[in-house]
Amino acid sequence: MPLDLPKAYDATAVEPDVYQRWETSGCFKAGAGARPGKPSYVIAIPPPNVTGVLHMGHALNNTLQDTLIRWRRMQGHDTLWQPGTDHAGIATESVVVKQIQEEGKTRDELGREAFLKRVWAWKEQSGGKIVHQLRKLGASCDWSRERFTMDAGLSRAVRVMFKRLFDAGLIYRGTRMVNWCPVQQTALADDEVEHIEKNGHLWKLRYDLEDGSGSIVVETTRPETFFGDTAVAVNPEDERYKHLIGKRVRLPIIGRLIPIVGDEHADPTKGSGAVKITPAHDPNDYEVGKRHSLPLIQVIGFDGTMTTEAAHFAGQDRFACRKAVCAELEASGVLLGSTQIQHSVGHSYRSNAPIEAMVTEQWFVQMKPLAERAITETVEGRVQFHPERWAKVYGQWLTDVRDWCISRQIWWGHRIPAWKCGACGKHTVAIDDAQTCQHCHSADIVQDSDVLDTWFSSALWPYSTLGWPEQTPEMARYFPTSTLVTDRGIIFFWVARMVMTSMFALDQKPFSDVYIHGTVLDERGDKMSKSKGNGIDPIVMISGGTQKYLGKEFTCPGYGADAMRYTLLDMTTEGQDLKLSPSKFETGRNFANKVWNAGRFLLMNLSEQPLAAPPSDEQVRAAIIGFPEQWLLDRLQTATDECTTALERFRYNDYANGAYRFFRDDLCDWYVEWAKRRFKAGGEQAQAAATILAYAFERVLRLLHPGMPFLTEHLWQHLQAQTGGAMWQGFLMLQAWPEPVAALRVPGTAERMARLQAIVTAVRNVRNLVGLADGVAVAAEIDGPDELTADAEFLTDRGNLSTLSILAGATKPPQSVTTVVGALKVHIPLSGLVDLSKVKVQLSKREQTLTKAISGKEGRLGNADYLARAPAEQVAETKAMLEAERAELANVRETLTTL
RNA sequence: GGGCGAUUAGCUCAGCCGGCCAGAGCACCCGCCUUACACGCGGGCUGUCGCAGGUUCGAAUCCUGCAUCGCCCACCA
Repeated sequence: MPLDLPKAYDATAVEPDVYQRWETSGCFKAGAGARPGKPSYVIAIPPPNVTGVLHMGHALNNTLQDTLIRWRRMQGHDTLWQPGTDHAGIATESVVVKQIQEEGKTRDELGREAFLKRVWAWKEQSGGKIVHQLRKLGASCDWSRERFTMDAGLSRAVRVMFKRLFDAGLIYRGTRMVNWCPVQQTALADDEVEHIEKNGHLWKLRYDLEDGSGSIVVETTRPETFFGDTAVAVNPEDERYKHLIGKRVRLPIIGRLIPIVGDEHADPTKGSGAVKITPAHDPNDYEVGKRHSLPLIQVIGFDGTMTTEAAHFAGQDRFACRKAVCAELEASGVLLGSTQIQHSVGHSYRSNAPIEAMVTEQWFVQMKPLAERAITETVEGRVQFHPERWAKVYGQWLTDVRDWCISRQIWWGHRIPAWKCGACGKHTVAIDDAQTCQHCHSADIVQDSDVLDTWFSSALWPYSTLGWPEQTPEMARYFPTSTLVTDRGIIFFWVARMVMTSMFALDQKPFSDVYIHGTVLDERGDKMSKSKGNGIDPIVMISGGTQKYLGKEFTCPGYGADAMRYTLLDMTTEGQDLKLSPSKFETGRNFANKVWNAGRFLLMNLSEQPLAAPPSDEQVRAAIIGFPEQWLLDRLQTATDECTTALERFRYNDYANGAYRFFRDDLCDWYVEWAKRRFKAGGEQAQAAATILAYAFERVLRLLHPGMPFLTEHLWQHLQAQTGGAMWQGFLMLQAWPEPVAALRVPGTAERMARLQAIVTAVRNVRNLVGLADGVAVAAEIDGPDELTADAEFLTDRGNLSTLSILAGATKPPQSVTTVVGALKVHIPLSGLVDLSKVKVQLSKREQTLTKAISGKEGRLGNADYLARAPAEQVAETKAMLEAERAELANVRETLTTL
């Protein structure tokens, strides 16, 4: 072997170096490789948690983005893939809180300033990790423009947006019932609450009437809240209870008297029909309370323990209290028993703790006006979802959306730019820190201690990263962005809110297309997650290593990013979930190795058959010295079209597959095998084969590049070194995406090839039919026109299939089977090769199936409806097939008589 | 309670704006270390296209109903 290249592709030895050269050469910079006249193409990365680590979901998400960006960059668009990270308020804060707790301290002991210092330190320490992992993936982001949601610029954008919304009357402060997480002690937005079906009890409690005339039974899932009951509601139409309205009952243990009120909320068909009303701890009850002016009594504190309202249970955890209260109420005969039920309980999507409904004062965004415009953009097609069905989900959510609670009682995040005046009590909202109250000019003002929901800053991401609110050149050039690639899990959190804020503040959509990809699942079909231990570490798959997966350890030698990317692309079909296992990535690894070796084969031959320069379209056309060459180049045009169309439609698997089919089946299996003959023949033939191969291989490297960037770049550099010349310069990643070359198309080529392949199939069928052992060659003869001779040569040496002799007007040799391919007859002499008596049996079977097939077709053609309604083409096809089968049957019969 | 998705070869999935005898990869079987690749080559086996109806000359593909699994939404005391 003239070239000292390893037989097996070692991605781990190649990828880091290739990436380094791209990055230092400025290949990732916005606009790199852009050609005049092409519009911009922009993707804003879904910013990962700054302190997070790359998981398979990120790998998928970013592979899809990188594939699009690389493809568009090659097409000559002015591309920008805007990278960055998110401060992830609650998630990051709780990690640091845990760290501090392990040191035996609390957040509050540390104080706000010192705590924030700690978080920043943690961010600095771990913040680079995920960004470096993205590099391992091959992500071609413009790292020079990396942003963080708490950068100065982005923080200013947050303040500007807050002020604009406030000034427009769309941000307000209000006392409302919100979702409260007792673990993190903060309010949460509605969509930050996950409802989980839990087994629970429905307890029956007996409340005695004040006048001793009896009692009323209420049912509840939360008996511990009875301390906060301020009424019992019954339906005003309910005959059972109508007469009790206005009377009072006495609460157990504490003896407080509460009224029985009539309210529509009480459903006579549910439970006992009477319901306890706890306005401070239930959203429904809160509404009932408002209607009847009932007092709010908070019995569960913000930390999840009972307040002093709960008598001697004060200080107990809410769940411990439930048990204790039940025990005590049962002993005193108030608790009349319980039934098992299933009900959904809200949990914090961050801390997983059961949330409490709490009445607090918070900041809200009024959503209706914002939502309406966001819906319009989608309905009118300016923002398009792929797959389309997500537009419905998105629209539905926006239609029913409730106001967004944006204040969080944590420290890590954008502090709310509102100052409360100690003198007049009003708020001053300002972009730059306020010094005096704008209402009464008092200097006695204090900034709100809360921070904003993380999603508030994420909502500005596509434009805050480009410099908004300044009118920067980047804003002019790269906004609106083009495609957003994300997970269905954050359509509400993120996608919808980006559209809303963008329409509000810029009067423009933030992106044109939203591609929603599937969720990464393990091999059993469960969502991958740290806690379940079923995640596959992308870095282990890329660089190698050992990890635990589904309770077992597995070791990966390091398949490389290309291998992983290819597998992910191959599995990405129209937003379907991806069921992965470590072995799945062998698909990509094997294909990468195939590409590598085909490259080696070409380089080896080029060293013996050097090309003066990379072949141009014209030169490769001149090198078409036979049908195989004509076919390969024609096929290349089709493959080019297929890849382009697939990417335009976000059909990643079609793209991966289209490139794969051409590469493996057509280029390697057919043409490379054929080229070996050309190289052996030497001279002009060898030169032509080298030209064709070098050209086709180079084109397909371009087609593969968006999916497998490292390997293709590496091979391209080798190819370039070997062929030099003016055409192949610089980096593959900045070369032009192939366009179909009309001059290399020859109409009818595919059909001609299909006919040849049909001969192969026909011969194989006969071989199987007669039970010919593998490895036994037959010399089939084709009875057809002269011009087939050259074509059929192409079939020769396709493995140990057969040797084909092409004889125009050949007569049937004795003891041979004849098979019919279109207008051709293929004679396969079997004399001495097989037991002819067995062949007879097989042929009789074949005779039967043919007879059956023929009668079926005759039936169809005898059907007047079919002839009248089916397209003429279809009918003609059926007729042709019928004729072919008849001819074959005749041959089979003839053969039978000769055997 | 509502919505969405899935159900095709042993496994993972394509195909589904109706008609090219239902496809790929993996697994399996047979034959090959053929001088690019055994992470390979050549060949082969495997499917009542979830069930029941309907529309149509013709349905995996359209319609209706059902079943199973999964996801999302929803203030089910």
